Amino acid sequence: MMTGTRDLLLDLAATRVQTRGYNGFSFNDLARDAGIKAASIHYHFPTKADLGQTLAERYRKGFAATIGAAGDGTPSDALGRFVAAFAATLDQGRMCLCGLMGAEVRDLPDSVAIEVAAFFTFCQQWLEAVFTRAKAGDAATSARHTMAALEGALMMAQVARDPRIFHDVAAEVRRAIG
Amino acid sequence: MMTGTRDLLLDLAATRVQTRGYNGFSFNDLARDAGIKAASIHYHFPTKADLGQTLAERYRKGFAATIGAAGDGTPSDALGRFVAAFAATLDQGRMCLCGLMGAEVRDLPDSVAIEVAAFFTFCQQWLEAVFTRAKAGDAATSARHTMAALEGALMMAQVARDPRIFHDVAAEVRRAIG
DNA sequence: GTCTATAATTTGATAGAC
DNA sequence: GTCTATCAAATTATAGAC
Repeated sequence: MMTGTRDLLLDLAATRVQTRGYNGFSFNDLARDAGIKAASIHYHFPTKADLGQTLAERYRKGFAATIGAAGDGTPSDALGRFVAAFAATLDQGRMCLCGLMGAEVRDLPDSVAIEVAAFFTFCQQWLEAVFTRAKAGDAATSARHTMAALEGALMMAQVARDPRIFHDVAAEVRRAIG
Repeated sequence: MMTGTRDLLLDLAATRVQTRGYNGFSFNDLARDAGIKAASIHYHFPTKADLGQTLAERYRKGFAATIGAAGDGTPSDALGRFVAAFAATLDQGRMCLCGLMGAEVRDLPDSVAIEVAAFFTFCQQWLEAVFTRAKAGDAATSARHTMAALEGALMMAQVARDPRIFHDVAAEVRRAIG
């Protein structure tokens, strides 16, 4: 499979960020995970900000690939795929990478904060397209409300260590589109 | 007024945590804010975990005092007070102290994580009482959905630096009770 | 690409003087 | 209560050998 060290580092760093946050892991943690020395990481990512930026960008693209096009299937199907992507993250015991970094946004390097914001812009536009097709109330508002509820529920489920909190909210969110 | 150093430290630390997170500030930052030396903080709070725990507990009690009893006024009034408390936080340019720490929960000392969880338990029970009175669908689900949406919206508004994101979601949340 | 070595800074924390 | 002094550990990062 030849994953390559760079991709391995990104995978391991994503796990770290999605559980501990950007300020919750160090190059040393990551080096131990990958079985190399911390100094070697700088060859692949000159600074931690470079790593964070790459992580957020990769997360957005991976998320986009997972949920597919907003126009695919019925609006209900599309919303279901969106919710399912969050549920899959929860099943892995992780937070949304950009949700966790979003909470830390004022403590993030600018380059990272910009990529985090791009994730939310993407999600907003995608959901807006779905709700527009569904003709259910104001699409922009429904999109924001949906995204906020999913991100909040993911966090609350982690705090309470109870996945049902997320699934309960997720079911309610899906009810917005029959 | 004689605030006392301890209370001053709690106020300044709350501001730090609500913008930078638990891992986003140090005793040195706090000492500079307060105009004392970092070592002196340990007199009031032996460890950073002690400070974090006290902060979360104080936040819950302050929040409870702000929103009053779940039985006061109409259900719509009560929900309005709850939402207004979040809006006030946003106006101060802050995140919910427990929402931000909640995102970091796996990187928090246990004693702090427990207090953060207590905040969400309190909010859940309070909102559940309101929705039970309002007789609008399943109260537990409505409470979770409301809380999740408010926490998520607060985070998204910070990321986008656009308070309207929160206010839009807040208006939608309030519509759950006529 | 990865290593060793090293640097400069910061961190949470303690001891003891005042 | 606050200070100075000090600590061990950790942090991000660089230089240069292999």
